[in-house]
Amino acid sequence: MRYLEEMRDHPTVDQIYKVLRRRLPSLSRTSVYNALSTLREAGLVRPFSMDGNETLYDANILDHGHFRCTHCGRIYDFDVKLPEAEQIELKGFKTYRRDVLLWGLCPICAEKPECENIKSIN
Amino acid sequence: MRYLEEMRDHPTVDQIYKVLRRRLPSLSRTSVYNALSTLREAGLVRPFSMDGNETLYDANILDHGHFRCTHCGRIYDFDVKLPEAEQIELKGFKTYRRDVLLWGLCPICAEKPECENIKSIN
DNA sequence: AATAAATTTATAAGGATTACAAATTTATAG
DNA sequence: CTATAAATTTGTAATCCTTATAAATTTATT
Repeated sequence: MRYLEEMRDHPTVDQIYKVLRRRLPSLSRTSVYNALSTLREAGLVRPFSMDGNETLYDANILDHGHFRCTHCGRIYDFDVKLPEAEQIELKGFKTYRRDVLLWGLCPICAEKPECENIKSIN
Repeated sequence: MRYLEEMRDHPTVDQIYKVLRRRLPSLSRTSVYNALSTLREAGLVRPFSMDGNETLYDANILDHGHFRCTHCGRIYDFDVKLPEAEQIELKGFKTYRRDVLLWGLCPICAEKPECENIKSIN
């Protein structure tokens, strides 16, 4: 938790594992999984995935979206104020979790010549 | 593609495989993966994931969000008109893909007595 | 009908996550 | 301080989804 709060990025389990193991050499991957699972259940971290493969963990549990630059891989946070949740709740839906995920080019990569003609990637 | 268009739901690779194999007994899972990959590259299907694990495929490529009922598992489509994409593009970001994902209880399950005190699950 | 090209299949391999029992650490009681 | 119980941590194996790959099959071409 301390690591997540200090870094304020969106690390994978493996990234957390490799960093923490420098100070806790006996640390196992399983312990990282267990700890993150506990923190998730406690509502202290928010997991999400942008590739349907590995899970990213976010210590920022306030409502926000994630933008992933498909060129550099960086993930940017952005504010979200969607009317969708309210709209859908009017119809009898109860929502308690939301992810707004965007993919594209960040301002830095959008300027790069090699990204000129990238229109869409899936 | 025909299957996806006729069903209009959000099947997993395995669901597609199992249904199609009834008519094409020699069909392999790999072929389903290959076909979906080709369709995705052609922009005819939209993959997404709500559990960070298996990928769901959607023949509806128009902009919309997905609501997943965590009790019955059903996935509902809903309209999305977010200002986020425009906001973020003003800052120099170029977006070409977006997922808006909601989790909660659908109207049917929200009424069920066993769902009374479900406030949040992760 | 023979050969080349493309597609499909089956199997293995990869990577993230979970299951689980053994080992270790921490807490409790005498 | 020990001895014992409880809890945590570790390491390994198992699981699940997906991708890699080469053989087999099908389709196209000559």
